[in-house]
Amino acid sequence: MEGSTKQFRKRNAILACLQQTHAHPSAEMVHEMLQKTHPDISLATVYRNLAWFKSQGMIQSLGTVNGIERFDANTAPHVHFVCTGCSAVIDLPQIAVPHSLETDTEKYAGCRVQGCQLTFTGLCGSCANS
Amino acid sequence: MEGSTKQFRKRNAILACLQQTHAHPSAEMVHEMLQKTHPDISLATVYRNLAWFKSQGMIQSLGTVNGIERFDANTAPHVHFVCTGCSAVIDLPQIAVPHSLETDTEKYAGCRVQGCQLTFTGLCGSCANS
DNA sequence: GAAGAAAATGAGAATTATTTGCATTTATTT
DNA sequence: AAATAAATGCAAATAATTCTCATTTTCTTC
Repeated sequence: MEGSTKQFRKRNAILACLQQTHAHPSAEMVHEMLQKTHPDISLATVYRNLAWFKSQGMIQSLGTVNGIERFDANTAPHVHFVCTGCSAVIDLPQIAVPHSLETDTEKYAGCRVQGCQLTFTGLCGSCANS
Repeated sequence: MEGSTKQFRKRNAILACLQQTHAHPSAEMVHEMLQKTHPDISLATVYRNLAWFKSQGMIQSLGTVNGIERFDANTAPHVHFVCTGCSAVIDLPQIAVPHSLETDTEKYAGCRVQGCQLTFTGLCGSCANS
């Protein structure tokens, strides 16, 4: 089924694109990046496949930055920094949210935690120096 | 200017509405909640004033939940839990993000951190038991 | 390898949350 | 009270995303 032979699927190109960038792109950014190698992929297909990958847990959404949804092929929990100047998103794989915060959350909110997202905002190096 | 005498301003009603709820409402939810006491406030005014309060740092946005922006009159940094079942947002004022994570972020990303948002997702008590 | 079934795609229309223009109302200043 | 400034309602405009449907591509089965 999945690891089939004929890989003409544009789906693969979309996933590969996400995996090869650290830009945490939006659907339009993915579409843009694919123009060079796959100029015949429509924006609708990018949206469709991103939604599908997300539903399969193969990618994650970072939520919206300036009203635009951003995606990340790295599904491992990790921290992000979002620049309010240029909307860049930076990974911080070195930093981990203490597990105690999760158990405390379940305790205080009486809920079952399934995911966690820590996002710092501010100015990236470039934007801070300009 | 601000603390003027005639407080007919619907703006006040909108802020008060946000301050009196823990629902982290969207613009439409605010508009809905105000129908009872201020049925003549238009949705555009709600949007406009929420944007204005945000620009003044008087309220904060939690970002979007299911594509809809949610607001919080509590501007103090605090953790949120978002239920993926019913889209409820719960405050967790008891929980604090260790400050070391912020300094580490600045170190690794070479950036200036100005804000931080920790959001746990999962199922709230009600949704977990159904 | 061909026929039929299933999945994926493109193009553009539809949807929906949000924003905006503009005329009117309300508040503030003089 | 007149003049100025700010806020509002309404409807139209935007813009990101989703959906419809006809067509193409891939997979299955013979």
